[in-house]
Formats: sequence, structure tokens, C-alpha cells
Amino acid sequence: MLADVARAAGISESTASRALKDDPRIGETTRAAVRAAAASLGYVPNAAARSLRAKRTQILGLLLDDLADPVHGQLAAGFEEAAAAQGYAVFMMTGLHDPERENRALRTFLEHRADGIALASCVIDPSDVYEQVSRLRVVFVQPDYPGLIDDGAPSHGFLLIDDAAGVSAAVRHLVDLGYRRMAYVGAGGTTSDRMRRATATAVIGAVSGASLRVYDAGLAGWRDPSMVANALAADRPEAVICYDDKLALALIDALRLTSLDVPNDVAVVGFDGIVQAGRSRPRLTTVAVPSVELGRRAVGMLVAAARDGTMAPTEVMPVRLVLGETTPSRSVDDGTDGATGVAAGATLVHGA
Amino acid sequence: MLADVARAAGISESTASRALKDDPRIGETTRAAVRAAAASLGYVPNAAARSLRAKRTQILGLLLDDLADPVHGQLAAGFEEAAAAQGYAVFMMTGLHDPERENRALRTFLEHRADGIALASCVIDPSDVYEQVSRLRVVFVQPDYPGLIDDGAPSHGFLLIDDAAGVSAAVRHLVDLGYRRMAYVGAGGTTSDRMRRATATAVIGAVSGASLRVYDAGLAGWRDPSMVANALAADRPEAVICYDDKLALALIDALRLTSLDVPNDVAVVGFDGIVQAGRSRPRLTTVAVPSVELGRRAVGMLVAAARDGTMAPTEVMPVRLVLGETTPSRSVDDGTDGATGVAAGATLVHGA
DNA sequence: TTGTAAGCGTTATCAT
DNA sequence: ATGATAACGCTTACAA
Repeated sequence: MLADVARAAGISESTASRALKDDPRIGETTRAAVRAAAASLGYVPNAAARSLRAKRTQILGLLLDDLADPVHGQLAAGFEEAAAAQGYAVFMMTGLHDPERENRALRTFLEHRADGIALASCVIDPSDVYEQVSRLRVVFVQPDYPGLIDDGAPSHGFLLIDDAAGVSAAVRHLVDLGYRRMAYVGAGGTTSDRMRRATATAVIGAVSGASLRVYDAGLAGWRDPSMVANALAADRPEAVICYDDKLALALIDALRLTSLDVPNDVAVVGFDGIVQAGRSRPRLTTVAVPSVELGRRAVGMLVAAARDGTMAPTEVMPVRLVLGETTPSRSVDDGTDGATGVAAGATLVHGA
Repeated sequence: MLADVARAAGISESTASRALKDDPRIGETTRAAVRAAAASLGYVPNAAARSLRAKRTQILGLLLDDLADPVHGQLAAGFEEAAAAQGYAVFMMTGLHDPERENRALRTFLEHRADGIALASCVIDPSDVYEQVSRLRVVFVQPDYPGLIDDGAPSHGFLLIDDAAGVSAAVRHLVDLGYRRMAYVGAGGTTSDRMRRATATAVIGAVSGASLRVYDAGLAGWRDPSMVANALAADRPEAVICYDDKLALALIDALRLTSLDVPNDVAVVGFDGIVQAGRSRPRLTTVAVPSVELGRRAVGMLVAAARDGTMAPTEVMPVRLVLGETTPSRSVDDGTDGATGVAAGATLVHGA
């Protein structure tokens, strides 16, 4: 402890404390002596004691759905990296879409007085959270919160993915390529799922002669995509828009046992841009989300809020449509192809 | 803070403290009053203050290579789950194989007085770590530490994967299927890599007529496996044992651009058993590692050590050979097939 | 430039 | 059954 260091250096605790944090009013000699003493004693400051006094912990809390999920792993990596770079340690907890677990995690963060808390894909209600934590200390990252659809996003403290632009770009791209009879395969009806589905419906509804049939792999179906694959094989849509890449890849795999060949009989697009999508055969066309950057930005918002005393405004992260091999140009050209263009808000990228 | 709760309940701080932690000598009436006061005031205990007194933080530290990596993600998920179940919060930091980052992480854990620290795939020397932390508080999970090969594993505080049994099982399986001219593709010469390579060499060396050629995708090659793929296409081995699944899948993908077809011209086996291996086409034969369980066990060892005052003995986690479609039986049977059997220590599993 | 002393929010040890 | 008080290790006015 500090007292030992001070004693060894033959000075008072306060001087030792100051010397170790490079307070300008400490003499070089003293400073060197303190440093030497600290080093030889193997002194390691006690963060708990420090923060008890300082009222700042240099701790951030990150709540994720599941660390084993590729998207969340990326988010976590970006978050940790940015936090470490700013001198923050990170508590990471998983919520698994379980409100109880999420609340326990939140509670843990609060007990440890985290300077900032990021809640990714959480299912708990933001207003419940705001009752327990200052708005300056929380950021919601792509939360599963119905209010986003009904009332739109709050003006501050939210970090979102541009679901609409992403799906819109994907659908328009398919339309440009000549696809008309489409399907959307959802995954359980989360807010994001509903948003993407609604966008697909809307965009396709505006194209004459185009149709969209909606499926839901649901929570149960997620484990067994073959049921959806069979349904698709029966309905034979020309293109399938999947809720995310995981679902898309599982579906492509399941479709191998059916009469539908990807991409010759049916095109497929995913969402997220997970690494796997760029390595699968055929390469998956997908809407890439900057997951790592999302994590970094969350840290940025929290740190800025702590510094400035104002929570940063809500941000919508841009996505980019990455063209793979699952969406070839339709061989049978119907003549209406053309410059539909990519939806505003999403970039178009060729290759993975 | 507690003082407010005490005041609201009309009793002393000590009583309030006791009431909240269900001290048996507090009356029901008082307890109820305190609870009510705490709830209405939204009291959240301060972990820093608590641990300052208690000398226990209920914090564990986990150092990983990279959160975005599937294997580490699984490990992290298992670790977090087990920790949360035991009431511990987890600091997670990434080392990225950089000794400096690893030391910074360690330092952070120490400053926060983590009750236990798990170092996964770290490159820093265990003896350096033991100089800073009590052996009771650290567990090394599959560290990249040469001493493991030279001197064997320390008797306590290590959690290892059975590299030898895994590779041995894989190679014997290939031999049983009739493969003789084999290749091992390493990835940069980590301890684990060297261990697997040495095992492959040894096992194959004991089979008459069998040979092993060693390649190293290295750190640079990892990003561009096509170079290795081309080399393999030139040498045309019958089977390739890859350091891990990531490499195996990348290699299989790269091989598509060569004259070698997987699995008809060349068999491939991986290591780790990542989710992706069970979803690829063809399904990858791999040595599955219980990554989630590894994380859980690390917590188990740390918590037990804190409880018992003795670090648990080193454990070697069993692996299982999972048969996919990348290792079909050799069409040209050389007659020496037979009951080589699977190496002791590894289980054989059919299907993914 | 350095030292003194109070206090951060809890808990544990004594008393009562 | 409950209360007063010291202590945990550090920071920071305020003095000197």
C-alpha cells in the first residue's frame, strides 16, 4: 500500500500519492525516490480505494446477448479495444435475451459504479433503465425495443444500425437484377426483425409486379432451418431475404437437401456481414454492419458523456451492401431492369 | 448510500448493513423497515467501499487473445456464465498476442484486486506472472509457453487442451482410412502448434510407409492461405492436418482454385470444432475442443482456490474427434487398414 | 515543495 | 437486538 511506499521513500503519503501521478509540484528528486520505492516494493494502487475517493471508477459495463455470437464478439472486441485505449476496464456480462439476467447485469454495473454502461440488443425497457441510471451513463446499442418502431428513436443515447437502408439496398439490388417473387425469412420477431421485414414489404410493395412472402424461422425454427427450406422449396420464390447471415447460411445449407439450388434457382441475401459470409460457398451477398466500429462508438459516446456532461445524440450507423455470389443477375431478363440505384444510406461494395 | 437508508429506517448504519445482508441477529421488523427504506431510496451498495473493507472484490479477470475469435468467444461465454452464477463480475481484456497489452491487462486486474485471474493463450511467461500474483489467484488456460513442451506442464494452476491426444486421434484415423502421404499445416509456431506438429510427426513416424510433410502458413500466410494451397497442389499429399479449423476452412476454400478437390483428391482435418466446421460444405472433420467448458472450469479452479486456499491441480481437457465429410475412406485400399483405434484420451464421434 | 487531516461508503469489532 | 467507532487505502483541501 501507499503508506509503505511513503515510508520507504521517507516522505508523507500525500507526497507519495502526488509523485506517482506526476503532480507538477513535486520535485524531481522526490519523485524519483518515490518511483524507486514503489517499484522495489511492487506497489500496485488499489482501484477500489482510489475510486471511492475520486468518484470515478474508470470502469465501463457492457451487456451483450451472447459472447459466442460472431456479431456480438466483434462488438465486444471493438468496445474493449476502445475502452482499453482510454484507460477503462470493462465488465462484460451476457443477457441471453433474458430480462432477469439483464437486470442482474445492470445491477452489477451499478454496484461497481461503472462510469458508463452499454446495453447491446437488450430486451429491458429503456425507461426502466433510466429510472436506475443517469442518462449520461447509458448507451443503448441496437436494443430490442418496440418503441423504436412505434415512436422512432430517442434523440440521445442510442446507437443504431441502419436496418431500413440495409434491407432497402438489398431489395432494390434484387429488383435491379430482375428478381420479382421474393421471400423474407424472419427470426422470432425482434424489433430489428420487424423493422427489416417492414422495410422489405414497403420497398417491394412499390415495385409493380413484385411480391413478398413472409416466413418466420422463429426461435424453434432457428435450430432447424430445414422446415423453412422445405417451405421455400414448395413455394419456389426467386429470391430470399434473410433476417441475418446466420440464418441465411443455415438456410443455404438446408436448401441443399431440397430441389432448390442456390443461387441458380433462388438468390439469397443475409444481414450482418459476419466473417463466415465471406468464406462460404457460394459467397453470401449480405448487408455488412460495422460491428467493431459499433463497439468503439459506444465507448466514444460514454466517454464523451462523462467528459462533457451531455449524452451524445443518437447515431445511426451506415451499412453497406456486399455483393457475393448468391445474387447473380437473373438469366431471364424482364426488361424492367435498370437504374433503381442503391437506397440512400447504404454503400454498395463489390466482393467480400 | 447506506447512511440515508439507516436514517430513513430510523436505525444505525451498522444495523442497516446487517439487515441488508440477512444477518440472523436482526429482528424481522427492523429488517423489513430497512428493506423498505432501501427500496424506496433506490439504494445500491457500493462495491468499491465493500471490497475495500472485505478484502474480496467478487471480481474475476479474463485475458483473452481476441474476443472476435470463435474459440475465444466460446471460452469467454463459458467463463462469464460460470462467474455470474457464482456471483462474480468479470473484467475481460484482450491481449492480441502482444506482451505489452497482456501486461497492461494483468496490471488492471491487479489494481482492481480481482479475486481470480485467468490468462488464456497468453504469451507472457508464467514465472513473470507469479512474481506479481499469488499462485492462488491465477490460472493459465492453454498458454503459449514453450516450457510446456520442454519441461511439461506445472502441477497446478494450468488448464490445457489435450493437443497430443487430439492430433494423435486424427492421424490414426487417417491411417486407418488408408491415408499415408500426409501434410501438416502449421500457423506460426505457437506452443500449441509445435505440440500438434510434433505429435503428428511422431505418430506418423511409427507407421511404416507413411510420411509427413510440414508447412507453415505462418502469420502472414494466415491471411493468404492460397500460397499454401498452391504448394499443396504441387505436392499432392493425400491428407492435410491443419493447425486449426480456421486454417482448415480457409485452406479448403483456397484449394477450390487449384487442381485439388476436397475430399476426393485430398482429405482435410482441422482442430477446435468451431461451429463453422459443422456448417461448411463438405463438413469438416475436426478435433473438437470443449471451449465453453474450458471457460467454466477456469472459473471453477479460481473460485475453488479462493475458497480452499489451494490452487487446483493442472487439468487436461479431453477432446473428441468429430468425423465430417473431409476424410472419406480411401478408395484405393492398401490392405493395411484395420484396428489402429483411436488414441487414448480422445473420444470418437460421428457426425457434427 | 511538502505535510496534516478529513473523508469516500462499507463492514467488523466491541460495547451496550 | 442494536449502536458507536475504527478501519480499509487512497485523494485532496488546507496548512505550513
